[in-house]
Amino acid sequence: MKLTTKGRYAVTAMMDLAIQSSASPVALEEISGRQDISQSYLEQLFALLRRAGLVEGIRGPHGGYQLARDVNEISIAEVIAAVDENIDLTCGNGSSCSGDADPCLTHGLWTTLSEQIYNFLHGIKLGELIKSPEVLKITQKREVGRVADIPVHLQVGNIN
Amino acid sequence: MKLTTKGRYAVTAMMDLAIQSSASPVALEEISGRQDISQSYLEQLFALLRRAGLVEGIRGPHGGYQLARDVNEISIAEVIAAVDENIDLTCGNGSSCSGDADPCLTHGLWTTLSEQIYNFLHGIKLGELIKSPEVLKITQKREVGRVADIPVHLQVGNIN
DNA sequence: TAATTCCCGACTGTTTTAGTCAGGATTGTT
DNA sequence: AACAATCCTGACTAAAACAGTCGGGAATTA
Repeated sequence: MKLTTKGRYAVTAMMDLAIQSSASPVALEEISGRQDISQSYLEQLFALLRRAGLVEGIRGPHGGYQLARDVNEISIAEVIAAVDENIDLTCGNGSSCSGDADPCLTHGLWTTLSEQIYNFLHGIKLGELIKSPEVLKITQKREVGRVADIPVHLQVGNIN
Repeated sequence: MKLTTKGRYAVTAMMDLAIQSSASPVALEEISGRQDISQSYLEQLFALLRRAGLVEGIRGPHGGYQLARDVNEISIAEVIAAVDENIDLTCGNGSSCSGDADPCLTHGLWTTLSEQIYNFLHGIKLGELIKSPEVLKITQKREVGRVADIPVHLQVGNIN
C-alpha cells in the first residue's frame, strides 16, 4: 500500500463529499474551491473513485458526485487503494522473490507491514473521521514535545 | 512515509550486512551478487547509510562495509529514514494547512498514521529480523493500533 | 436550445527511481 | 614502489510517477 499525496488528495476529497452529503450531489468545482485541489486533477481522481464503486457521478445542472455507499461503509483504505492502484509488492522487482520458493530477506517484513497499515486504515471509516471530536480531537489533543522524536521524513504525508 | 523499493533495497542490504557481520567487512560486490541489486545503486544507498551513521566503510583490499552499531540497536525505521529523505511539507500543497489555524481535514489522520508506522518500524531491529522465522510471529503480534486505541498520553503532534 | 456538469483522452513539466559511468582516494599485498 | 581491491564522489540518463493542464465531448436540467 502506497501512501502518497495522491491518496491524501483522494481522502480529503472524499471527506469533503461525506461532510456535504446531505442529499444533493456535490460538484467538483466546490470541492476544488474548498480543499484547494485543482479541479482537473480532481476529475482524474474521481474517475478512479467512480470505477472503484466508491462514488456516483450525476451529470447536468446541479449534478455532481455522491458517495455510492454509506459513510460508515467506506474505509480510508479503500479510498487510497482506488487511486494508488499499485497493490503488488513484488519484492525483488522481477527477481526471484515471488513469495513462493525463495522469498527475499525482507519479504515477511513488507507483507506484515502492509497488512498492518491496511488494517489500520481499513478500520477507519469516512463516517468516523468526519464526526471528529472523537477521532480527530484525540489526535489533536496531545502532549507536546514528542513529535520531535519522529524524524520529519518518516512522517506520513505532512505534518506541520 | 514513503515505502518504496528504495527503502526496501536499503533494508535488504542492511540485513545482508547483519547476517554476514562476523568480523570482516563485507564488500558491496558480494551484497550486489547475493541480493541482486546493482552495485552502483548500492554505492549510492550506502553513501546515505554511512552519512546517517549506520554503517562504516573500510577501504582497500578486503575492505567493505560494517554495521556501525550492534544489530539490536539499529531499527528498520532508521534505515528507511536514511535513504528516503523526502519530506513533503505542504499538507494542502501550499494551502492554508500549516497545522496552526486551519488544519486540513485529514491532518490528524496522517499525523496519527505516521506515528503508528514509525513506532511499528522502530520497534523492529535488524537483529530480530535476521533471526527468522521467529521474527515473523513477533512482528505479527505488533499491531498498528487503531486511532481510538491509542492512549491519549502517548499521542503526540501538533495541534491546531 | 443553452447552460451545467460529468466524462475522457492526450499532453506537459517536474520530481523520483533506479540505475550507469568515469574517475578519484585509500589501503593491503606483493 | 607497484598494483589491485575497495570505497567514495559526482555527473549523467531513461523510465516512471506525480500533479497537473487542455480541449473536447456526452448527459441532463431549465
